Amino acid sequence: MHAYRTHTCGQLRKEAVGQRVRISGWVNRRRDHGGLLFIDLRDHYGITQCVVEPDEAAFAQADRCRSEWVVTITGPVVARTPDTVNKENPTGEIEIRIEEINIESMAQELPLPVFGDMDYPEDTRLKYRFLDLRRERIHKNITLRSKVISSIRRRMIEQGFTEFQTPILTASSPEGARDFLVPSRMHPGKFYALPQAPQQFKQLIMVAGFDRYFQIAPCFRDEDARADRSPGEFYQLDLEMSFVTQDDVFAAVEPVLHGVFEEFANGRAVSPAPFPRIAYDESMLKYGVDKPDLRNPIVIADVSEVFARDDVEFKAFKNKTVRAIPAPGAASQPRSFFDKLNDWARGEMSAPGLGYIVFEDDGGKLAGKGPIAKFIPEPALSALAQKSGVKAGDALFFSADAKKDRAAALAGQARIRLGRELGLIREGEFKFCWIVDFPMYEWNEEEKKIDFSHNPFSMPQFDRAKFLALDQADKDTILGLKAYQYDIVCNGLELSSGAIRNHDPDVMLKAFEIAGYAREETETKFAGMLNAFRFGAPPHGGTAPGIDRIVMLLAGEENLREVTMFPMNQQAQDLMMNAPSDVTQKQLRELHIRVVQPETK
RNA sequence: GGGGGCGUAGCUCAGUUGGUUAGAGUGACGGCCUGUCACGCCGUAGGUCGCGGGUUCGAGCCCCGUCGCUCCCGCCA
Repeated sequence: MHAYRTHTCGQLRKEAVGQRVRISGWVNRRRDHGGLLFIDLRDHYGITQCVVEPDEAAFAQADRCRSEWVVTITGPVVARTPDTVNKENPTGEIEIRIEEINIESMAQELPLPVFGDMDYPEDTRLKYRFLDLRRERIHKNITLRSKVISSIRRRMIEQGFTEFQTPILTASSPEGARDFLVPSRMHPGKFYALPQAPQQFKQLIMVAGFDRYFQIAPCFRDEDARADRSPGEFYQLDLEMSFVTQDDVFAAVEPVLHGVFEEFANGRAVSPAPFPRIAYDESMLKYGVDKPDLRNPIVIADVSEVFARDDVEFKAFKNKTVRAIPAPGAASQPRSFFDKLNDWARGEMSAPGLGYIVFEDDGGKLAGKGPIAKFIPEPALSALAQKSGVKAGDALFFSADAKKDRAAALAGQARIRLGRELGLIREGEFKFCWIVDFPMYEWNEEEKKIDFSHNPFSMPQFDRAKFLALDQADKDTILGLKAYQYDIVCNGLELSSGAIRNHDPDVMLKAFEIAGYAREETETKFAGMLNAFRFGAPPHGGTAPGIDRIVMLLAGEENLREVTMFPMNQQAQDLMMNAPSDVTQKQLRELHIRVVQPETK
């Protein structure tokens, strides 16, 4: 018989009754009935109940066992009587009579119980991650993650993609996120950077003539964390294709994402492919964000011109962009509901407020109620109702600002809030869409200059000759430029960002010049890529869905830590391994590094 | 860098208007119990109320500061 096990803890069924078996695992739970002792033994595969009575040889040893001790149990499989079968457990029709029990390892009193599914403090969970990972829910999530990655890999390979690895130690690049730097020992004062994404490498792979590349790629960005953004490192399904249009990329990615979501949806509905495409400008108008949650039925409308009418006397909204956010059925909400939203807008969103009108039925006609209703005569009220699609029983909130972007943003946040508070979000659905036609550039108000809006490597949607001829005087044209740049969004989460790339060195130099990079500077900083583009670069494009976010959605979790095996905390510390940590003077000397601590107050 | 929330037993939490000796559940330990599967019953131990200062006759509670965790804003091509 094997030293540790003949079966796993999730394996034995009625058919095994009569066999003498051996299983090993952790003591999940111990139930001492005095005359009879139960031990539920747990491993990766399941839980098996084991039982021993006081007059049996193994009793004394079994009686010593405590939660999370690791033991090996040997004995015959016996059938349980019908009234003692546990239908909740796949092994619940049998149990093992303990003939021998061997203690492999003991456990101290636990800082965090494995059994049960209560919430525990984040720092305790992270410090004792190995215990946390034994718990059913997160153990399942991590296993799901592995299955999702296998499925993605299989689907990509089936579609003719080839997996390549790219360097982890590379060069720091301007633009984008803050880099993690790695000092060079052999080149004093110089640094490697960890890749924010294999962006340039995958484009070089295309130039090298490999087509349809993919990689489950680690990405490193030294930026602050969010619930849906891991500190430091995360994984992307990075992919790139040659000789493709935007439509070709969509056609390649949709079946993979749709397929993997269907596979693990467990009854939840998944948007059929092709996913709807929403232009960036349309998304900012209708949803107030560039990552709309389409499970939320609320659609924002622009009503600026209604408030501009001469018969509307509400001065606060004159000469402003005004967006209307319908709140279906909100007319029956108490006054506090409206006050709370207004407080939120004034506080958290630092807006002047969130006006509203409640629509009621007045003998077959719509009547407006609420603080600002008296400023709006009937014809204007009808125009509002018509533009926003509200009816009697609904409320209409208003977001107004002299700056269009701010009005849109507040409206977007209000839409999300209203959707949640009114219970309008349809759970159990995965609603995908593409956001397309992102602006190429945006105005940087602080530095009074033009910045790249998203990916500097995107191809502008503009005639090549005209693009090369652009200059400072064409600011409006430049800020109106769209790029072949697209995001995949699911349930309000940005799952991926991609683009048809700019493979033309002249257009690239011009694109960077517009964003304030002198030609020599671009030549130096992107030498590898520019140089490559001068030796025959194929038109190419791709995208990079976030693996962690995909798994988070499929696992139904709200935080990436629930689907990451060994995550860092929000301050980018690994509480289990104690990273980051001090290093020795010797190490620093070898790296030609001297530490200058920040001044303390 | 900024804002919100939280911090009381190993763990999850309660703790009234500032008032005597800070409680419960769970876990640990001991005892009882032959069919449980969140077993049940009895008992014991377990506390720098995050830390420091202040107000007060008196602070877990109020004030100031500080630290930790978390969520959000900034940031994230």
